[in-house]
Amino acid sequence: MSEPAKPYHRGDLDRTLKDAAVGLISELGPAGFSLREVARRAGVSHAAPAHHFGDSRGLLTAIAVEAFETLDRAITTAIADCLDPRERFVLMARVYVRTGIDFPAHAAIVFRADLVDCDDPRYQHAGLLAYGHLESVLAGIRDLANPSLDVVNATRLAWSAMQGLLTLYPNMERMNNLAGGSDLGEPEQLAEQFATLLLSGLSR
Amino acid sequence: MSEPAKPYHRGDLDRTLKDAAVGLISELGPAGFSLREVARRAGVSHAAPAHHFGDSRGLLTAIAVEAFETLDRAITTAIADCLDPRERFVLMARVYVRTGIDFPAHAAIVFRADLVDCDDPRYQHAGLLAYGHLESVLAGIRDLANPSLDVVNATRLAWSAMQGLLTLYPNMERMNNLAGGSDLGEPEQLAEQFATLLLSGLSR
DNA sequence: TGACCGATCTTTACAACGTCAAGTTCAGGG
DNA sequence: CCCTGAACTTGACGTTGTAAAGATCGGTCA
Repeated sequence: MSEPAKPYHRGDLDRTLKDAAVGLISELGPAGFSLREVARRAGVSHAAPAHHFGDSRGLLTAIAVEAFETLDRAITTAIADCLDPRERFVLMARVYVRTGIDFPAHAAIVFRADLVDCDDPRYQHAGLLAYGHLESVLAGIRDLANPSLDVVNATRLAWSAMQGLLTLYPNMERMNNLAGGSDLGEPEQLAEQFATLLLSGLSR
Repeated sequence: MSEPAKPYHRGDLDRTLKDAAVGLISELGPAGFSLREVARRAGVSHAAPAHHFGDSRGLLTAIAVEAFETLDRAITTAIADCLDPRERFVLMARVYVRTGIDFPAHAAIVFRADLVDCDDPRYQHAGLLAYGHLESVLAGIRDLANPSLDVVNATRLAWSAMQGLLTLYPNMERMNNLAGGSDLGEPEQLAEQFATLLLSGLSR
């Protein structure tokens, strides 16, 4: 008569839930995210996620940590075959925005303090991983080409420029279509131009 | 017996609702926003907002438009007494982040395509207002100091850097406290240093 | 004056949401 | 074989966004 009892989810539900959440946010944005829909996509009951992540903030925090780790790995492999600090800088700019484009859900939530627990030590540790790459590259640029460079602030500037590009790119595209300007180019090309401009400066 | 019939809301409910929404988002972030709570704070029924803005997206879009207009006014007054393009550039950097800090709700939603209708013509028009200031300043810098400057991309870079600073500042503070570095300084000071670095370049 | 009208606001209703509490099913060790 | 803790489900409660229908307002025309 009744349906056969559905077996429990087997395997790495933790992983399955994170993937489902990332997929959902990629499609609908953070505002379209819901724990119940995540559970539905993972094929489990609506309360299952709570046993793995506590609440929705727990799940999103776990994803934010993976966002940093993904970026860290992407940077590491990207600069592996390159030694010149300035070339590395350009490479890192490219891979930062490429990663943001490839993982829109990651980019949409990593810096959202209202969704993610930014005081979680795993979050902070993973964040420092990615940040460290950028800082050491800028230290290299200082040693090579500009002894008076303020490495810390230069790092913050470069980071801000790339993050800003990620959030503003859609608007830049819209404005460009509206004004009928020449093609905007891929985000990566823009990132490369940004990096070059950063290196050489706006005036003089 | 029964309560006296509560009179209808009089006056500019449109304004009241926007203010309530801005207050709510300022306190709780976009994720803490709810139409019903907005109505509650405005002292009207939970369905009243629909008659002014359609749905929640309509309300947030209206606020995003005001965000651009506020920024436009802030920039206009800030650079009124200054003619040198490079000084203007630094001034605009300061006022951009100051406005973002003063109106956190505005900054939190303006570029959120999942919350706001970025194709609304009023949104696009208001956005161009603010963008125009930056571009003309950079054209001034080109004419004054660097004939080969790519004004359009330089504008995009400066804009990205300031927007990135706004979204990353809380994280920078956290990292700085963690690493025990020297004080980070106010966002405006950071914006000024960014602007100076942008003008002079990172290497050479 | 008085009746009517469109705009403004309220009330009611419904499905979906997050989270808590209690129940059920599972794998593994005694 | 049973027992136990972990994994998962079920059920319930209060809250949300939005649609539909009812109430009330200021103004207008007879």
